[in-house]
Amino acid sequence: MNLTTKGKYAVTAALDLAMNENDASFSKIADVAKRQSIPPSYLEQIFNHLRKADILIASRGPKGGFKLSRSSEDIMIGEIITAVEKRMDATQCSGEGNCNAGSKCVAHNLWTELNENTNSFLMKKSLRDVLNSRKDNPLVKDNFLIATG
Amino acid sequence: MNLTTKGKYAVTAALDLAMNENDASFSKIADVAKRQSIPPSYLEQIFNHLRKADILIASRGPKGGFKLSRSSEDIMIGEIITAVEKRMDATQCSGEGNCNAGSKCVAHNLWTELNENTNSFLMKKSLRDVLNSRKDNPLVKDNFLIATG
DNA sequence: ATATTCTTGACAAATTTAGTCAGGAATCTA
DNA sequence: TAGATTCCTGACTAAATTTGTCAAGAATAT
Repeated sequence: MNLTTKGKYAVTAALDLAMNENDASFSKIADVAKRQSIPPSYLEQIFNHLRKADILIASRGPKGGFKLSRSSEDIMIGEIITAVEKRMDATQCSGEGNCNAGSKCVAHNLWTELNENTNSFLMKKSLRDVLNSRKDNPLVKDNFLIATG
Repeated sequence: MNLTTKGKYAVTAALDLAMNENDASFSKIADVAKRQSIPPSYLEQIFNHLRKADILIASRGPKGGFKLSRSSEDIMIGEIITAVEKRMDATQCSGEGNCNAGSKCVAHNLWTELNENTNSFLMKKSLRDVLNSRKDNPLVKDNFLIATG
């Protein structure tokens, strides 16, 4: 199981788009990258994965860019992560079943359950949910953190 | 978040010890390694981590080896994994809180929750639990898989 | 036409993983 | 006490993965 910065960038950038979803226009890679501190050419790669997974819609040329393909309520964090992460599943063995000399390893079912637990968590959580939980936080206003101290 | 083969080896090897916990003697690295298809010199490293985390007890010399420090009911999978994995926490940012130009990134709370979800799962599950779930499985008898087909 | 923006694939540096190995320390048995 | 056995420790290395960069091309708006 491996959640890398690539997966985190993907979610962060998708949240950035979700914050502007009312606005019908497209957001440029360069702008999203700058706002979220993501290397622009890396984000290019990432957004392409998300487009191919039908999570984003792209448009080229001036006034082009990206936007969510659906409402932020209907895009699950799990979708985004599986679209960009190669090795998110906990196992390598969970699927196959010949992880110890041709038969299942002792821990086989454990990794399967761990996988299910994680997927279930990530597939129930939408972009909207994440934004809402930020708004519920008294330290967040207009999507910016209020400095404490 | 990263669960590697090292963490999986650790759990598998601990389960191997748990299967012999009635037997008061120590199990040698070489034997555990052979039974579970783990490179012996790698397992050496891993068992040392587990010993330092008070999960295993070691004894040197002939008749030496390793055994669980507690009953398999009282050793949680989460303990084992955190003892050997450096980057199991989902975040790098979850703790700090300055993940985007000095303030929290948009997804900050999400990674914290994911972390809690995973830890909660792994800390509730004991070695014994895992072995029991194997016994419940009709395809498992005497800790070996019954071939199907 | 031209500037803008995405598209694609190849490439490379840095980091991490997955081990190996050698020399040493403790312990058991004869 | 000698010798065999087993763990202990740290240094080292090869392979894989991650984290990007880059350049040439395709589509689109003005």
